[in-house]
Amino acid sequence: MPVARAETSDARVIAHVDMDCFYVQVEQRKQPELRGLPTAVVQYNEWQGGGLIAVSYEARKCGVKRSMRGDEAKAVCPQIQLVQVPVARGKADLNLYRGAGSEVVSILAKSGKCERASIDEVYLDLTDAAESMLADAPPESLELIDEEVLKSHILGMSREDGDDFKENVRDWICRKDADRREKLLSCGIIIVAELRKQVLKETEFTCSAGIAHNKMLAKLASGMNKPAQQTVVPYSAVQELLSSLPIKKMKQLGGKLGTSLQTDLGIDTVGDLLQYSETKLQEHYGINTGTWLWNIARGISGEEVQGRLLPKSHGSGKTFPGPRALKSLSTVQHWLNQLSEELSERLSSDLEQNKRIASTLTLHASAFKSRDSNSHKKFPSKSCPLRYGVTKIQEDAFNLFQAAFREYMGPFGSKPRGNKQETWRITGLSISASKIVDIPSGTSSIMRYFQSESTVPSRSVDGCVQDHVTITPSASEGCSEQRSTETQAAMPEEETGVTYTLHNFENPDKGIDPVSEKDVVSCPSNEATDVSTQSESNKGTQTKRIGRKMNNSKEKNWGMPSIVDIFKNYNATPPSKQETQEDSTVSSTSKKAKFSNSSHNSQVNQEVEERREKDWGYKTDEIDQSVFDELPVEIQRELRSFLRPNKQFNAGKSKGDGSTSSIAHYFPPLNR
DNA sequence: ACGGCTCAAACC
DNA sequence: TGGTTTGAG
Repeated sequence: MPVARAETSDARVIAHVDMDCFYVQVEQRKQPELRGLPTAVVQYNEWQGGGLIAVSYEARKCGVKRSMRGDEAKAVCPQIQLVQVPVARGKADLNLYRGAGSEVVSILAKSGKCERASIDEVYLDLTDAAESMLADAPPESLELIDEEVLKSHILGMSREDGDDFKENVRDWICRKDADRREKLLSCGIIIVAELRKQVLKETEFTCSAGIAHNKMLAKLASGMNKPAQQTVVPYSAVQELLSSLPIKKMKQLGGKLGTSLQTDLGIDTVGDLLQYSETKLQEHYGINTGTWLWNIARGISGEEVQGRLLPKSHGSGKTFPGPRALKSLSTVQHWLNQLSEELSERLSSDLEQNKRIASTLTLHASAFKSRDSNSHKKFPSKSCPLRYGVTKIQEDAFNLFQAAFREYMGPFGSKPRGNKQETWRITGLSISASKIVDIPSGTSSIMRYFQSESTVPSRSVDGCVQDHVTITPSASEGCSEQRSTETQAAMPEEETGVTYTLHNFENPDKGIDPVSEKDVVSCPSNEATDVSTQSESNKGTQTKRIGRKMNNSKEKNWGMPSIVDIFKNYNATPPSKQETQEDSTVSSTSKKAKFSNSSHNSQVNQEVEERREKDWGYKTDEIDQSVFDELPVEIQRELRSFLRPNKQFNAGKSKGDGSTSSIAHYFPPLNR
């Protein structure tokens, strides 16, 4: 049976490293007097002492559990120390923990292929390191085995206490008659123990780890003995480990699929799953999932450790549960501004520290309408090219929101029927930046360019939006500045003056037809943001733009991301579509608008239109001269230097690097 | 529609 | 594709 052979032939050494109650450890490092005490990290405080997101092992002994409220924890464990998650801009700020996670990753990454699985989890492929050790200094040749190694748990090994236990571990690790795979695992045990000691020494954090032949088993093992311990899964122990394991404990089966296996097929343990043939599972769950299920039941998982140390996206979001749900546009805009500030800050860090640029901005929101019948419709997500700069992100985010909002409300949303205003609520907002690409090396001035884009506040239309909104009655009143960490109350949700009804979203000029409606949806900056918070100059050009019909439904692009598009083409496939050229061309004019800080909106917009049509159908081999002309000279030089040599060899799809999918952005035309 | 906030990936 | 869904910590 070919697949079974795949399993026994999987001689990789994979480790899963899991930080112990990570947030608590981070806080305890910052506040050493908390060490050893029952401690929990709590998020927000307004309601019943906030929610616990990390609990120390001392506190767990007292019966404190995750997903308890702070008050509850105090009740069962009065001595518990509650530490609040840092708050910035009225929302949880996880940067402290992200930074701490990066510390750990940078240590672990030195020993082999490393994948940052979450803020506090890492997978390592230690196969090479283990093979080297086996060749150079096999365990059996070692006279001294580190204490940390001897504390390892080896599944399937007899459980004896005290020093006997450690002797057994030593014997197992140094066994001469072990097969090659077990010897490799032994090397893995030694390496991981060393790594964990190093992490402790350099970060003061303890962690637990699992060592096995694949990710699935390693992950399973890392959770079996916590905290500060490691567990190894020899092949010989796989069957026994899995046979009695509840199906829902498996990595991808904690949700609906796992439930379906239980209720539809009566499968409760992984052992039960063994009874089903591959084809039977495929009949129920499709070809891919079926095969996958059949495999994992046997401990087979070919999933590779991705060599990725950095996140593929950055997000910032906040929920507004129950009575806190947002009910006015101005509060929505206020929170989007906060989220945008945070996101922009993190993008700047990413740029500075990792030399990466994100190119897509996405908005998600959740909402409900109570009065209407179809109140269950989902609030759609929207995305657009990401332009660097806080105010740009704020503006784009709000425009995305409005585009989605209008879609959510439907075409009748604008005119409240029967004089009854529709009651909608926003219960969650989040924005994220994705499609992050590396800046090619040797382009430091390009980086500076983006940095300045994000730090220099653009003083044209952008500022107006924000200024105006903070003046809005509801936003300015009661906004008692950072009175405490209780920023939850910082933003009043009650409408004081203006109440926005749906007609705020309707463009007076525009007869809503399906075509232009669609254009609008994909073209947030051109959206008729005819709200009271919108600047006059914007309003004029935007309404004008709206009326314009595109001769091509795959229209795209505004503004800034042209450089990013070049990078993407550089990193990925050659630009065979004219869209790429289109992007570059259009954005060049937008840059001109930026450089001349007296950019008049409608004028620029018109110019863009002309240029766009003129350049329609450019061949993409050449970058439009105007792109360069608009850029600072040193950037022009660097652009040329890294574009030229690349031209010939970017056809091959480098599949190994997940970030190299060919990306053709289809963006709306720009608005300024 | 009280667990809040992030992330990745499969899917269509 | 982008947008949705799922699942994870």
